[in-house]
Amino acid sequence: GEILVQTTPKLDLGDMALPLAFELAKKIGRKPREIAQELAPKLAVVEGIARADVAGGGFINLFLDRSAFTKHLSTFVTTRPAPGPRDGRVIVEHTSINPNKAAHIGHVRNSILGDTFVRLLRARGYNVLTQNYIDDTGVQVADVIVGFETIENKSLAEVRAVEGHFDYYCWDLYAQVFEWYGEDKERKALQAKALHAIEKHEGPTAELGEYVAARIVRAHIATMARLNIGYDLLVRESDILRQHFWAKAFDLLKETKAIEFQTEGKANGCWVLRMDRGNTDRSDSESSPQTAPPADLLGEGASTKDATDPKPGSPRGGGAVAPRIQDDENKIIVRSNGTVTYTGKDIAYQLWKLGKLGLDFRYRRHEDSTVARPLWSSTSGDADPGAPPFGAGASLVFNVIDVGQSYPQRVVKAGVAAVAGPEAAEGTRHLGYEKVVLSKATAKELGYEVDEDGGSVKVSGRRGLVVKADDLIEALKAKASSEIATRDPERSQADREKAAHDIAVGALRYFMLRFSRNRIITFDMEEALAFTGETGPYIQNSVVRARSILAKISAEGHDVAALLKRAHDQGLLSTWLATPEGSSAWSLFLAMARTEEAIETAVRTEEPSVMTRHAFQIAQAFHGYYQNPAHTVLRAENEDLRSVRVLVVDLFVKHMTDVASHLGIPIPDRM
RNA sequence: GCGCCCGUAGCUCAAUGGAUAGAGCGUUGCCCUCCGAAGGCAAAGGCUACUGGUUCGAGCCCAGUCGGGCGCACCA
Repeated sequence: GEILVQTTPKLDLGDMALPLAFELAKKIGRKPREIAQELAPKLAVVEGIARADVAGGGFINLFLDRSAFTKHLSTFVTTRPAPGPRDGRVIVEHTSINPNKAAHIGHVRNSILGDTFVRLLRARGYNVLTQNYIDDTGVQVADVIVGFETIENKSLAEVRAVEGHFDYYCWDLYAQVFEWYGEDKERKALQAKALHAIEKHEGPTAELGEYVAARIVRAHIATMARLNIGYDLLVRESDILRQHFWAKAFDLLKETKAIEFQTEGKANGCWVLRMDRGNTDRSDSESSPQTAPPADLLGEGASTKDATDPKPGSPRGGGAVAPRIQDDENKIIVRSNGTVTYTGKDIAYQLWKLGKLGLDFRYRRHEDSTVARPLWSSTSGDADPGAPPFGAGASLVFNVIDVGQSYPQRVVKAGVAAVAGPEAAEGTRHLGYEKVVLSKATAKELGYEVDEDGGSVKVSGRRGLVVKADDLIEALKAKASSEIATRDPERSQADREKAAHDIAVGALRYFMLRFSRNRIITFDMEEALAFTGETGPYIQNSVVRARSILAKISAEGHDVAALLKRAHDQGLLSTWLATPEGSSAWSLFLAMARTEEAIETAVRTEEPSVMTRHAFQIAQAFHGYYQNPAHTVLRAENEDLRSVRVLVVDLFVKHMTDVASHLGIPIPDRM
């Protein structure tokens, strides 16, 4: 089988730890410590291992041969062996904000999470297609249309003439519509009417709806572009309707008997999907390693755990764990009036993503000056030539949606299982995440009334208790800008703006990623604006300072390239690593060497926060090393030392820049 | 009622079933005639909510209890 390798609690115990004696002890029936003592000497002769100690109750701790280790430096630091391109394709859908109002912090968490996961997948060699789903025919859009048409009495031309932050404008209007509905129950009928018109795709109301949705989508894309978030394809709900995806899915569901027509009971006259053990596992994928994608789908057999053994025959705990059998539950897919539910449409859409529907969209270029990469959109009009094969289907589909949607996601998975089999269902992944709530202090600051009992305040778009994404970015930029101003008053305005933007993005992305997905984030303005400690700016600053060291010695007349060459040619690093100074940098090298593993873990466990912690560790190790005045590059005692130190700094800059890019964190030129 | 998630330092969070439970913030001391102090060093701070169990070993697994949050619609 495979051998489990762990890290030691402290570096002076060793570079790696093997707990295998414990495993063997179970099988042979001898004391772990004895086994370890026998094995250790044998391991010590393996190439690349300098020493093998026995510690604790039976750990074998390995010390790496540091000079041998440096032979591989150039490969792991600069041209990290990116795993070759993989077969098949992965779809990640994120953002998917209702196109009726501005994006808020909850959406920002979604998009940053999704975008970072895409980056990590790509770093692992996956061919990833990023999608943003646009529900342009939902009630939320209808509500805003009611606002424009009835409350404000605006024509399409007048709405077009609305200037400025259109998504903010609709934000207020949307809230207003809700109050307006409340005043008179009859008014709610207008919502249904508008919705119907939008779905019909006819008349001025539909036209207005299309305009509003499109304009707000542009606003969302611009907001996300500020955070280095982009997409390959926008999929519009209206196109799903017009391409009759549902009709096709309905046939498939009936053919496979996945859904049944009810002739009695509560769901009389409806088509329902049976939710029982046969077509879904009950455990939610969020936190259950059991349902993680199999190794061949994700992370090439990286599960170091050699197998599953809950020890056959030995009763676990208070008794054998029986699979939970729930009463069968039925989920209505088609209502008694013949209309399809949202979940039904979602099944159709998911089947398309997996290439199992047998239908495809038409595609057009989505022209947008704020985005760098080519962006496409589904369309029911004329297709543009040159579209990538979006409809080819993916073997793995990650849907980034909040955990509140776990149940509907489970239903979709069940539908997929019934129509396309267990493999397709297994490839349907819900990348769930918890919500973002406001801390009491921040809620008060924003002028909300706060219940003194609770610790936080729920963020709800509908109730308006939120921070808008653009406002948040602006607040971060302003803070960063003033920080720069106090540190460096001479800086030009343009320079400051640029750096402030990068710092704001780094701070926000790091903040949203550092928590595990199933952790509710209590958003506190003070905390999010922090630039010290475990933050994005800490990471950025480490690189900026490292680069400024290189710039400085260059300015002092030293030739950096020549110094690097000298260090390489004379193999100075390996002898240096044995010196006390080298030892103090050893943790930095070890940390950098673990980057590939960190990315693999982040992908396999579907947990990007692994990567922020990893980045922090590297930065911390570098700070710890270079902070020591005795390690100065500029005033190095001799050229050999100087060239080694330059090499260390240079390796760190390259490596950390790479790591930061996987997190979407930009490194400013100066801070 | 059923299901899921959370409970770890004053606060915010980590910890593939492994060693003395770690970080950041905050607090208290130090360190810029030293390549950028958005930094570094150090100290104080813990019955991992509680009770049992499984295991050589439990913050983690199992059963239960108590708190907190969220889902369970012919809404989207």
